Amino acid sequence: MTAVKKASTIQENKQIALDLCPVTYVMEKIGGYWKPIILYHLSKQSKRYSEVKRAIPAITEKVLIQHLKQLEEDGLVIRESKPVVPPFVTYSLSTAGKGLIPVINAMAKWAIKERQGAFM
Amino acid sequence: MTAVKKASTIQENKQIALDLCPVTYVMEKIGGYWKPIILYHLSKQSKRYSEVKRAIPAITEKVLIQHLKQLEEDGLVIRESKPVVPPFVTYSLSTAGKGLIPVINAMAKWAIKERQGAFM
DNA sequence: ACAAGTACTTACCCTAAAGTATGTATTATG
DNA sequence: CATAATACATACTTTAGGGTAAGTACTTGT
Repeated sequence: MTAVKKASTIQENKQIALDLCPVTYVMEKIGGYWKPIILYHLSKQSKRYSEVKRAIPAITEKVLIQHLKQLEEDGLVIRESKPVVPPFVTYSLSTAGKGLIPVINAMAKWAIKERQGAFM
Repeated sequence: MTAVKKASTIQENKQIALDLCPVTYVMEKIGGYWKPIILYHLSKQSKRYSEVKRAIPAITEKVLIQHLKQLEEDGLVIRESKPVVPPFVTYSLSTAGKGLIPVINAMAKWAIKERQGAFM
C-alpha cells in the first residue's frame, strides 16, 4: 500500500495568500491580460467608450465592456453617461485607479528599455 | 438584405498593438495571474524550487514549474542546478527580471495603501 | 526494506475566459 | 423610410489555463 499524496487545499491557501502577499491582492484586481492595458489608456486621459475601443483595436467589444464593468465594480474606474442620443459615456480613473498609475508607468518604462536591449 | 458587420481581424490587430502599446508588450511576458506573484517572491531573494513552492502554497506544482520554464525562456529568471542528489535547483531574477522590480514594488505599495483605505 | 526528500513529468479533466456573430434603443439626417 | 452613429447586450462556441492525482529517479536515513 502506497501512501496517498496529501491533496493541497488550494482554495484555503488562496485566502491565506491574499492576506499575506500584496502582489496576489493586486492580481485579484487587475490580473489577466487586458485590464492593465485598459488602465494604461485611461491613465493618459479619460475616454469615451468608443475612444477606448479605438485605442485597443485588438480587444473585442464583449471583453472590453466586461472588463470596464468589473473595473467599475472594483472601484478603479468611473463611468459617467450623459442622457443624450447618441449615447455619450466617459470612463476615467478613480482615485484608487490613479493610484495604479505608478504601476502602469513602471511597466511602460520597462517595455521601452527591454526593446532597446537595455537588459542585454 | 442587411449589411454584414465587418469582422475585426483581431490577430493582425494584436501584432500592431504589441508594437504600439508598451503595456501590451509587458502583458505578453508577465500577463496572467501567477507570474507577477512568482517574480515578487524571487525579487526578495533567489530561492530553491521548494522554497518558491512553500512561499506560494496556493499554486500547484504543475503550474509553478510551467511558469518558471516560461519565465526562463523569456529571459526573466535564471535556473541553476547543482548535479547533486537530492537535486538542488535555484531560481533567481536575470537582469531583465530585476528590471521588473519597480513594477512589482509599485504593486505591493498600492496593495498596502488600498487595504489601509488610503484611496477612499 | 521502506519511507522521505527533491525537482520535476505526465495524463486527464474542468471551468472560466475569450472570440464570433449578431441584435437593440434612440434620434438626427438625407 | 433606410441609414448611420453610439453604447451596449446576448447566445453560442472554442481555447487556454488551471486543477487533480499520480508517477519517476536518485540517495540518505531508520
